[in-house]
Amino acid sequence: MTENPLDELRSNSLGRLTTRVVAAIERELATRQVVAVDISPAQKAVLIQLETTGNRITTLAARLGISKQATSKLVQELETKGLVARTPDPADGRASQIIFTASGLELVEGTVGYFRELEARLADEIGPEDLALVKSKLKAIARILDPEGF
Amino acid sequence: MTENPLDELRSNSLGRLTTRVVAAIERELATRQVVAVDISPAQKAVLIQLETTGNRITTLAARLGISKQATSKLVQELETKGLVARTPDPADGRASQIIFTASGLELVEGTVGYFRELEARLADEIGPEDLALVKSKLKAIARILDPEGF
DNA sequence: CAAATATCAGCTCCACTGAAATAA
DNA sequence: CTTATTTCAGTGGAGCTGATATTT
Repeated sequence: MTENPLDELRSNSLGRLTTRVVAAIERELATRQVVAVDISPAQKAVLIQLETTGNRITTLAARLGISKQATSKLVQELETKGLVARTPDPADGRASQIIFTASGLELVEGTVGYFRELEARLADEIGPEDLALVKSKLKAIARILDPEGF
Repeated sequence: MTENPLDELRSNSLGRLTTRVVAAIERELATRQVVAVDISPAQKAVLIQLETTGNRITTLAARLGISKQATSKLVQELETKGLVARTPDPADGRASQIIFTASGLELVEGTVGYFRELEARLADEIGPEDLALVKSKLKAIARILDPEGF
């Protein structure tokens, strides 16, 4: 396919390899359609950052690196789709906690189910030890490059 | 940070770990600004797919999964920025080959340079053997999940 | 002429920002 | 007075389709 030495370097870089894996996983996940609603990339990013214990808009906005207004809008859209809900924050009358609804949780569980299945498949192909090793080293790398990440 | 068992599963999945690494790398790369032009995400995707030996619009469109018209427009924008050029395809008078200009190549080389630097840094932290192992296993995973990828 | 490729024009979403209102 | 959130209005980018060259 590629013979050029520069292309060789490019295509074997950690950056490119991880990007390809991420893209492939997203592609597969898109076909699974765990829940019968479609979700924009930006909405998905919110769902990824949202912990099952709930978060505030401000926290989500900081994690997403976008404005609170944009976050608020995305949350509103997800609320319309029935995936998340707002509840008043008991600790702060001005704030609200964003939490998953039952169907939102179902979506998360479906995604986790897919991840489990995917990893079982990969374990079959490259061996469970190697997969475990890759994951543990990737976690170390993620901690180094993205210490704030969840 | 996270105590919930479901969140624990989510945050330790291969999908999430690779996504965090990709996002972190993109963030770092964005700050480097190898060349004094700004490039949209869509334009960047074209540059990533473009091989230094040149490709046709049709090939790029297929790889990107978008229409030929959209691809043509992106190439045109990159041409305006002086990063790529069109040359007639010797094999087919109707077609044209998209190639990197000198400054486009410089950009690619700068990116590869950053990748090299990044991997040196990671090798320092987790050890060169582990890094090499992660890369080789990621490559195997990428081949399994994205056999067409370059 | 037909087929392949490339471009142009117009359009629709999406994702975001800034300013301002509301509320605690 | 500050902080959290929401609403409103507007922008720019990315991609699509349909029509129109152009080349073989």
